[in-house]
Amino acid sequence: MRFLRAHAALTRELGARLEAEHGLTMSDFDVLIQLYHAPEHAMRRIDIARQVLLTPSGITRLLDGLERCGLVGKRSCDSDARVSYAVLTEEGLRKVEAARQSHHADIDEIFGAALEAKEREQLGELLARLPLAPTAKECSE
Amino acid sequence: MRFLRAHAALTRELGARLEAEHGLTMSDFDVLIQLYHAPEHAMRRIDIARQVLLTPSGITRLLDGLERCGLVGKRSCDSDARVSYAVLTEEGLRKVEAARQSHHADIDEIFGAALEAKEREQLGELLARLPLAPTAKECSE
DNA sequence: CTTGTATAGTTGAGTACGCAAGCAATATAG
DNA sequence: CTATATTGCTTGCGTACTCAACTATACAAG
Repeated sequence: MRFLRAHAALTRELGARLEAEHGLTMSDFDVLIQLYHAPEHAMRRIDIARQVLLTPSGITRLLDGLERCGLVGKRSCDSDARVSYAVLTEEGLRKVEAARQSHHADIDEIFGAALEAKEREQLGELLARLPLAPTAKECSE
Repeated sequence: MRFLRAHAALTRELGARLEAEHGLTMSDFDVLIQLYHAPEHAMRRIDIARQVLLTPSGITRLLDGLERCGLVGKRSCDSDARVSYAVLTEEGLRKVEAARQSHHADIDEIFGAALEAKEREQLGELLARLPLAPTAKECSE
């Protein structure tokens, strides 16, 4: 219960700030961050989907939007004509870096006010142990 | 990050089970539980909204559905003609009790497998301290 | 009483997804 | 080499929301 409430309130607050300051939804930002950390800032669409826990169809539509904004581009794959990569554009890169700054500040503001550093770490550790993240790649955002 | 991932996976899993076993979404269940714990199993619609972190319009539509299923009914207020109460029906009461059982079992299965009792308590305590729950009424679900 | 302001609730339009179905391209088997 | 799965991706449709605008009631001040 607390989990659900905390999540709903937290995503609402952080999402609203991201939206206001950068015109991005949390999902948009999430995808951009994945690309930011990927080699050459490129990823297969399906890998993005798995990473951010959306379905492939969700990713298609989400990337449509980011492409229209000029933040990401497409690149096809030589060895497998089925796959297409999403790549961060120059503009997308700048956008990510700006949004990352302010998003981190927002998070610090909320979590920092409530929890000591040690407690934040504890929280992270407990959440990581839930048997739910299929590809729980490390990510320090 | 871990928080977002854990939430997405958790709600997906629990939501799917609730849907399969009882035909309820998480939000439906959430509302029913609030009513279940309320005096006379009745609440003002706006109080439900605040409690489950949905907007009033979301509550209107959600309750529409539950009313069509015969799980809740309406009751008007004598002292204030603006408010209307949502009340659990007999059938709704039975439904809640059944769903509660199996939902708790699902939660125990997931959390119990991952965390010791003491850790679960710790997690709950940390989440409760986030400054995000406007009306963080006690609720032990 | 009247006039403003706040509150409870609904409704219309729009959005962000998921699911199921489909299309290509690839991999595997016979 | 054909036939059958499997994989990556997209599309149509449905759903669960939100936001902004609206109605109706309540309350407070002049």
